[in-house]
Amino acid sequence: MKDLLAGPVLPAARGLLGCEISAGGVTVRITEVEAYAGTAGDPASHAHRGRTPRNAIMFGPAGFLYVYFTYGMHWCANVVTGVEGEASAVLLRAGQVVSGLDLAIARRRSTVERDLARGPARLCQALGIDGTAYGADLLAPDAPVRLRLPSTPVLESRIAAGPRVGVTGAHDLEWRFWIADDPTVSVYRRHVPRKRAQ
DNA sequence: GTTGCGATCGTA
DNA sequence: ACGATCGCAACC
Repeated sequence: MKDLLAGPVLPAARGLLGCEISAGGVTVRITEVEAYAGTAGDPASHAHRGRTPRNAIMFGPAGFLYVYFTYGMHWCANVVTGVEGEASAVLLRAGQVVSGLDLAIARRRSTVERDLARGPARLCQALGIDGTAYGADLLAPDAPVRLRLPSTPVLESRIAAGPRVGVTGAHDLEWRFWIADDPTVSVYRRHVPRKRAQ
């Protein structure tokens, strides 16, 4: 797991599919991710413009949790990857709740099992992840958020790829990965600008 | 100090 | 298609 995360971000993103993340008494099997290449010419990355207090954890070693607050109400979770200073990360976009179903339902409005962690903010809500989980060591056995390899790995032939969701540019990069035909993969929404161009 | 807007979601 | 809602970071 450590070797996977410390390597290049695209294989790390693919390898995170099928992994299980546990927090707040809930475990989610990851079914959809997106790769972000830190400072290395990826304008969509939060680390693209350099180190700030918010993204500081991204510049450290792999295997730590980067969580950020967005749209005034949502938290999203990333796994830091690569070597120190690279600041690459993988956004956890969706998953399937495999244990702690009651807790996940209690935290979410929806009782539709498929939708409990279907989307990056929903996934965090189901797991109870917020700013207090920032910087958690995902590989430490006593950490508040834990990550472990799948019991049955996802076959490469079952992995689909496409453009990342919600980013304004870099639509030529197919850095979103998901498990083909999995019902918990988030529904694609076209990104609409807040104000229309005149 | 001020401002524009975002790796989203639920509802219409 | 739109509003909620606020912290971050860019700019003055």
